[in-house]
Amino acid sequence: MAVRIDGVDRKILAEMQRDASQSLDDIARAVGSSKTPVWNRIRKLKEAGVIRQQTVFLDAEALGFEACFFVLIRTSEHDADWQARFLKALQDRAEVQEAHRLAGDIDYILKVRVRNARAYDAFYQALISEVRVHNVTALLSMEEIKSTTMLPLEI
Amino acid sequence: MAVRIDGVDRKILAEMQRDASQSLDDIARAVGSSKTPVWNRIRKLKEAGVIRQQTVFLDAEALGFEACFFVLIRTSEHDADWQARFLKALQDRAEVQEAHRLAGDIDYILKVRVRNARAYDAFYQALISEVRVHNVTALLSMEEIKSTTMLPLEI
DNA sequence: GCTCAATATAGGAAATTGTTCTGGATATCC
DNA sequence: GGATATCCAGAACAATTTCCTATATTGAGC
Repeated sequence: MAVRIDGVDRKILAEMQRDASQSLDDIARAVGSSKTPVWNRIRKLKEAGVIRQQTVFLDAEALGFEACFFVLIRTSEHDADWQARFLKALQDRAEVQEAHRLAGDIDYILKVRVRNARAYDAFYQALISEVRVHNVTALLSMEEIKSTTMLPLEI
Repeated sequence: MAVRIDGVDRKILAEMQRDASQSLDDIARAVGSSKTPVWNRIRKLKEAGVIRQQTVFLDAEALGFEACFFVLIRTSEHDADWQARFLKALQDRAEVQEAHRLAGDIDYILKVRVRNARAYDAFYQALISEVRVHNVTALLSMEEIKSTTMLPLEI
């Protein structure tokens, strides 16, 4: 389960982050090895869950998702039942791309990707009717300056 | 450049979002087509930039990135020069996974992924020494409840 | 420092997959 | 309603993945 990750693994992961459509031979060349060890390492990294998903990163606007909100949530309810229902509500809604429980004044932050402001309002109304929250602030993104999931795996 | 995206394209994109390591045959079967048209559509979607990147989604904690901050930034400087320098500073820093320019009271929000609080402080000090900002609030994530880049391409 | 065991490696064979081509079907425009 | 363009299924070929085998490397115990 717990794998030891060395420099070669990090190089492989860096290459795959950069472009996961490369062939094994290309990755092997990039990391200075041959395809068999690279293939075995990738398999182990997948098994261990270090590689969680292989996916494509799409242009949200080209697909009609033109609005993005960051939602700051304060709640006065902190019992386990409320938390479980809130968690489930977030996980069930595909608009919610990120959800974090925070330390401090604000309890949760969400990133919500929707087609337009109307769709955000529908999401908001549905959410607050499902779970009670004390205070909600929505920050509307005007421009996505940067967006990546890449980790800086500098060797 | 501007492609028309139909239901089949959306099905293909949905499959690729779910698992980009599938073979063309698998995707073709899933969308009810054969691999030639699927291959041509994928090529066009890549050319048009709808598919921006094929990548792997890694377990940040397993790789030692144990801290995640959302940073709310207010500034009193809004001229083009300042903005260009700020933009460049964000794009140059690999810790910054997301950066959005906002409407309203708060001007920018960042998502910053670092190894620990000390690394965040180093980032913060470097940033404010490079560009002048009026007010910075950091929200520390305690728990990543949800994290995905998938768009809800319901057909 | 040597031996043995464990592990990692390169190279190659077989199976699978990606890419291109061809002919035929469907839709569109005049 | 016919010409034009577009799209699709299937086959052929090229490339890649997957697995196997033999060799090299590393580390622990003596």
